[in-house]
Amino acid sequence: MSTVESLLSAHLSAAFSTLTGVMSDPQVHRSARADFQSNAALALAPALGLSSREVATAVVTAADLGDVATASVSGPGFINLTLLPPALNRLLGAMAADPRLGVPLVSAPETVVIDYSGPNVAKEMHVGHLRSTIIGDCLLRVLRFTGHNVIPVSHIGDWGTPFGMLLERLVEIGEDSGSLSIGDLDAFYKAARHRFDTDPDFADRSRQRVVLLQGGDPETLRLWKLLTSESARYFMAVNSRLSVLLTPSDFVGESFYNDQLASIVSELDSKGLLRQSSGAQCVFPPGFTGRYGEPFPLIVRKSDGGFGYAATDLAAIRHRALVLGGQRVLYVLGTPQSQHLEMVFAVARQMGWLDGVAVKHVGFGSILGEDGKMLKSRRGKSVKLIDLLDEAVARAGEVNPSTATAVGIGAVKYADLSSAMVKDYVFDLERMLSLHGNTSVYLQYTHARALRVIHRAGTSPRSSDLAIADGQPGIGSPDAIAGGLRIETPQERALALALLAFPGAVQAVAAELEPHRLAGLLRDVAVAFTRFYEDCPVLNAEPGIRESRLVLCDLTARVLAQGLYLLGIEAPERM
RNA sequence: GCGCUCGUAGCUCAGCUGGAUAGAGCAGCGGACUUCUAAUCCGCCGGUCGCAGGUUCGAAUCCUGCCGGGCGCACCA
Repeated sequence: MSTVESLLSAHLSAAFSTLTGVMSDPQVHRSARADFQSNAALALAPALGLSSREVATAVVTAADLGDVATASVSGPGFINLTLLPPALNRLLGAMAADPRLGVPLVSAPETVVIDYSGPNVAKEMHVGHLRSTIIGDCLLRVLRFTGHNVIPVSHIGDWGTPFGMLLERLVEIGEDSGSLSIGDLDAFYKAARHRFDTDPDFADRSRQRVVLLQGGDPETLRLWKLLTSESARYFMAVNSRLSVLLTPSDFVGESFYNDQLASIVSELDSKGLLRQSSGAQCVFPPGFTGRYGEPFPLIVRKSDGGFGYAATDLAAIRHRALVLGGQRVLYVLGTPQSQHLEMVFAVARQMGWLDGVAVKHVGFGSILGEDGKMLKSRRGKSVKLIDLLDEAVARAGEVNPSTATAVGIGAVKYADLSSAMVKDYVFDLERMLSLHGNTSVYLQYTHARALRVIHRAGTSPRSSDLAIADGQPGIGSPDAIAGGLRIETPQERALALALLAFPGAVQAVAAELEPHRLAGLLRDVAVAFTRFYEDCPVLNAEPGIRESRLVLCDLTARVLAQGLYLLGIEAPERM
């Protein structure tokens, strides 16, 4: 049992089942009126022919809660539960002694493939890649921490017709011109685009270059590799700035699937799913309709004979399920892509590739400017991701240069991860970098304060290097810690309860793939710690109380550091 | 037109998947540093949860229908 709720449920469920004759969930939740409350009596009362208060009263008298909690009936039939000191101390002691802070490893680890980030070769990463990269990285961290075998995949756009003009442009300016160096790729792409649009000869050569590329012409391939490797270096530079865990070996470009596309089409055909439509070879998964209610196609082969992106996506999902052995395959992509993905999923299911495989689109909304519209630069162009990050770091540096990167990058990431993914959000650096409100700065500041107290106490800091995936040696036996705890004031109790909710929050993110739940818990912990910090002196407290409060400081720092780590955010020791 | 999605305080957002009196931050007003980081904290002000029905002991949350915003709907990914 990893959460307090489940511990209380276990104690109550016996009483409920003897009363009703069936096993039922006691529905234990956090409560504003007590530590926890059980709501099941209200739901069960009608079937038993009793009033809900009678049911609740019967359960309370029958329940054997030992020294875990006290229970009382409240209102129309709620059962209020208050943890008793021995149980509270045991739970905290176990958490403090556990390098994993009470977060259990899953009993049945799964292979989980996560598709995220996915920038395009020879193009700047822009805000559109920000959310996918950040959310994907967070899910990677959380799923790995809970014990799953996670395979990250950045589906790089490294193939297709645009490469004709890009390569032709490369030939034109010469590969030693320096325009390929990191940071100049955007200018390079725009120049190629411009040449393509304005010079018919160049456009012709570009089209021929596509044919050469697809035909495997050695010189063309050499140039193509030059472009892709240079882009990979650039992506890594951005990933590094973002503290994202992706490595070059996680980049699996569209080109990787090239030699599988023909077999994809023939497989579809042999299953009878392929149909000609307007010269293109298509699959029409049931249930998808177009503008006029007509069947809507997934185009796997275009009328010009080229493969569409749907073919690549089908090859990718097959590879992930059948070759990589993904039991879960996640796609961290914007919600506008949902229909396309659903169609890919549907076809993959029809093909039998997904038996026993759970696929899910982890969709997210758009980033908006302060005008409430899709974030664009003043000139209407998409905003360069690196510019956004630089500005955040610069602003954070105005307050404190030594923590500029941790605070600036953290603020951008936290703003993204702390709100519900499905919704759009407004990119507002001022709000993100505020010390008030639900921001990473506040969490980092709280972490630094908690750590400061420990330092001042002369105890060795145990939190500073805890932000790791595999945990850290504990600080003592659970019983020894529990025996020394004296959780007495309301502030101490509130902080203790907030800390104990950490494992459940991590598990919730792993199950629901919603990082903002963890963010919300960290915020709760920080608020609770701040009130504790204001009202409960640590260093000057009497012996006994002092040690107990130091444990709370230590746990707070560790939970915040580990939680921020799982979100992909650094936790500086000082601010 | 069809589909997906969102609508909660003046603004930006939570609301733990159906629970008691809907919570934060910003903005506004008023307070608190001789004490572990005031980059902080406390108090006040502020809500017919878009509208209308339905489901039941109970709805911001679930179902239906409207209203309003966003996105998607054939060879770009």
